[in-house]
Amino acid sequence: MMSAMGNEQRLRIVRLLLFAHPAGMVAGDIQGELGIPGSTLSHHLEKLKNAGVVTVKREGTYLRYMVNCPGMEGLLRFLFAECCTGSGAVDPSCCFVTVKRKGGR
Amino acid sequence: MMSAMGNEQRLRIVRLLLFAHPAGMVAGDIQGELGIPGSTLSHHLEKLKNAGVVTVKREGTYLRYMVNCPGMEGLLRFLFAECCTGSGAVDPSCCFVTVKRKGGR
DNA sequence: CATATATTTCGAGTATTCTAGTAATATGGA
DNA sequence: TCCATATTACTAGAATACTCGAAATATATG
Repeated sequence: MMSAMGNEQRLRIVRLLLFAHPAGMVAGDIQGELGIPGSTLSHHLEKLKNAGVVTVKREGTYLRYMVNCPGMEGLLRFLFAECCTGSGAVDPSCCFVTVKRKGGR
Repeated sequence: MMSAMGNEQRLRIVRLLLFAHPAGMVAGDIQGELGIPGSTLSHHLEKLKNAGVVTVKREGTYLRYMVNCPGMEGLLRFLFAECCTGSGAVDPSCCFVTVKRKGGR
């Protein structure tokens, strides 16, 4: 999954689909939004699908792509477990802190 | 960072360094543990360093590699913000749940 | 069935990444 | 200074990834 999202174009696609959650987006709309040629987009979408980052559902002529929530949850849990729970390298509360203050109240 | 950790060998390195946190590990020990040729390992370590995943500190003849905690924290926060806070695609409590139960009590 | 639209598959060219051997550099000690 | 050890830099081949035009496929509609 990290490999799939480690490409700039594909990360843009994922962020767009997250923004469009839970409706997702039709391939053509993604193409219109990001300005990627159809065949290139199709290639990226397939990679994201194979990696479990997105899911797809046919709607007539259209194909609707959506973020694969369980998949993304799995990735978050993995990273959280490795970085916070397991090793203690990162403070578990990090994700909930929006502003860091010196002298931390 | 995702691109850097999207490679299997490099993810192995990162997990090893997380496990060895906060001491980190000397390059030669990583090599001994993972069985990667020195030049290949050095290439991967440089990539991880450039991506902000690890830091390095010289200790005499040795170079000690450590997880870059602020960097990893930044990655976690980014993903958490995109997936949970922002879009609501993933339940924010996901990371703290260890076992999922049907009928969820 | 013919046509139109949405999307993918194919194919090819270019670019990047991965791997690892060998040479070079950095450090410490005799 | 000379040597040993640790590590990186250089180099090159193989593999993989990226991009995109053109052709093929899927679906809906008249």
